[in-house]
Amino acid sequence: MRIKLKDDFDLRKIAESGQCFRWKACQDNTYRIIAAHRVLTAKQLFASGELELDCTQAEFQGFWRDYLDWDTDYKSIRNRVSTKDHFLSAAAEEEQGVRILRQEPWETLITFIISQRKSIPAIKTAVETLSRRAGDRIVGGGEPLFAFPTVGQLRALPPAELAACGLGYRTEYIYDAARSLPEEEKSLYALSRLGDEELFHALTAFKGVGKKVAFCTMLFGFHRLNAFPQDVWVNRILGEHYPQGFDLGRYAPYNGVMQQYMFAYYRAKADARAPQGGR
DNA sequence: GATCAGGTTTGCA
DNA sequence: TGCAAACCTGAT
Repeated sequence: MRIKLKDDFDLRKIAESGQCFRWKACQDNTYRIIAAHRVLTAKQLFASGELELDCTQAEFQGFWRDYLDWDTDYKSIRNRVSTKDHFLSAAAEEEQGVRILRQEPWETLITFIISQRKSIPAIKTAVETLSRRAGDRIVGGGEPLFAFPTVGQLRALPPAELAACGLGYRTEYIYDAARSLPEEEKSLYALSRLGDEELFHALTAFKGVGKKVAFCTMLFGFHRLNAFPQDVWVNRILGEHYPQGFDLGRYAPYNGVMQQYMFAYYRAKADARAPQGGR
């Protein structure tokens, strides 16, 4: 199917914004996306301002519309940026099209636990390995693809298997997270009812989850658009451009979106300077 | 083959 | 409260 884009939407910028690790770049502005037990191939048609998706209307309405956060108006969020803030204005302008996906909370939590002290390629490899070893095979032709494992699947995974996924010291964190949830729990949806502050505390209660991973999980897995993860990159930005501190009161409740613009913009510039290493 | 990577915990002042 | 050191292992 094809669908007309109505506001900010750029597949490449989303793919490179560091929030998702199961998007694979293909040729011609096309990405293969794995989410839940589904696969989607999406192509951006810049000439017509459309998106081409290899799913039906019903699948789009029933799943991908929500996943892609189709109904949030990012243009109006972007327009909140103060023109006096030169860095953020430039970032929002340049990174127009970034969106915050509505990813599965459990997958997001575990993925960001894995992310600590790993490069993005290494994170992707680890997530693929874990999915292959513990997740369901996604039905369909072509190469075998695997869904991210559920709570139960990770709990049931023999410790040796988990240890063989190349997760290093994070193995124990993941093991603990799966064991700490009630037997019948399939995900973390029960936490959705919590307010931001309570959710933050619930997440940091998991071993191996500190401030940064908790905020990433809130932003990308629970769609709390005000969560403002501070990693080394954001800290560099704040040091360079906001020596007096970034005013979190100003853009509430959309601090997380602003963070994404800043992050993507700064990273893109850093990559342009040092294409190989990343720094 | 050394160095580093989108962090957290632990131990010690 | 604040600051280092240690932690596994893939990627470069």
